[in-house]
Amino acid sequence: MTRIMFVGRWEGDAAGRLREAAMRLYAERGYEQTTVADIAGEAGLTARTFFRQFADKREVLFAGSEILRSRMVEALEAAPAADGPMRAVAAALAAAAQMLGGDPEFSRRRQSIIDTAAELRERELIKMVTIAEALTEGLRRRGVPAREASLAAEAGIVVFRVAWAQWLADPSNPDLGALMTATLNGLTAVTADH
Amino acid sequence: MTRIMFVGRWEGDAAGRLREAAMRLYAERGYEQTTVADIAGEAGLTARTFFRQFADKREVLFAGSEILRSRMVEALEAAPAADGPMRAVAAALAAAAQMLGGDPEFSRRRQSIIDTAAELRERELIKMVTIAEALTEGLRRRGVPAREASLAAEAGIVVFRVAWAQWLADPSNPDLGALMTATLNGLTAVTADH
DNA sequence: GTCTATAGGGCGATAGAC
DNA sequence: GTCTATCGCCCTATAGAC
Repeated sequence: MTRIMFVGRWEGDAAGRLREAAMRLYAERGYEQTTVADIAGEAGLTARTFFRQFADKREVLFAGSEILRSRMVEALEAAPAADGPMRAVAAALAAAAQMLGGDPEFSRRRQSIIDTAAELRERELIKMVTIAEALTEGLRRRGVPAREASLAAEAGIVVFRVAWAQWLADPSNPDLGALMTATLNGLTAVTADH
Repeated sequence: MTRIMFVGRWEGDAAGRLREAAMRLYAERGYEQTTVADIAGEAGLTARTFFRQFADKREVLFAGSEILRSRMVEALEAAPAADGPMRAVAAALAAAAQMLGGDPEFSRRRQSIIDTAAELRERELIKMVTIAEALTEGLRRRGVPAREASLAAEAGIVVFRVAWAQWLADPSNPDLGALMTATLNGLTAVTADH
């Protein structure tokens, strides 16, 4: 059992402190008006340390995305073998909803920052595509043909994005999971008619 | 009928020359190893001129995207009023296929550059999302409810992306338009079963 | 066209945990 | 002693300001 206690020179959890400082400053004065040195200074660290923790200035807002991806892939893999690709993807979406649906206030705060800067939106999108690629591979391991796997995974991401936006926009939407299910049904309906 | 003749001081078409130089250098030595000064020098211009033509180092590869977007929106708007959202999106996809399906060699060359750099993939994705947003607005103007419009537009982008990748990957795929239609049918099938 | 702030990487030195 | 995180100063390139 490993416990990280004092990583680094003085106080621990440099990454966490940097993340909090970044969120605060991005929200206060805007993403572009905030320098990495500002963030590091706020966290009692140097810019060099920031870049050791995060690949770049954007990445500090996307720390949890690998965890989200692996949870979704695990849920996809845990789906019954008899389930078709879209049903497996729906299981991955349910896992995502469970992981992300708990703290709408934090999510709204974070998303409002992302929406103000094109650079951040770009980063968010590539994270989504990375998840789609991981789901595609997961489906392929289940024996799903390539094109079908891509389409199911990408469709899942569409459902995620649309449901997520609606959940954040409307505080009266209580359950993210239910919203995702409804959105998937909506996608099915809209694609069926052409 | 407008014809661009001599833009700039000596030779015309600075943007075109910069684009060609960028494509060549990005392919030869890699995107990250190429500086804006390299590109400008290759085109007989200065870095300052590069940034007057293109917002940043990535944008030089995405010059035609506004045209693509407007062609797709026009096609969407030109679809019969009786057509449902997905059928209107299919018309937009057909317009895209017609615009992009002509020169697979150039497209392959360009895409192979984009695929080597995460920054470029990010930019490509936000261009796609921008198109999706424009299509969503177009559908809303046709009276389609918000969520249905988003889903149809985003579904269209999924079809575009998957068909595009397949068209580029397999030289035996002749017609991009036919591939998009088949891919849309594939999406309908895969979402129907859940 | 010139000037400048910031991003972001390379390197060696150092402080603390074990 | 090892290992890892931090610092500090070097540098170049991007991109915006003037």
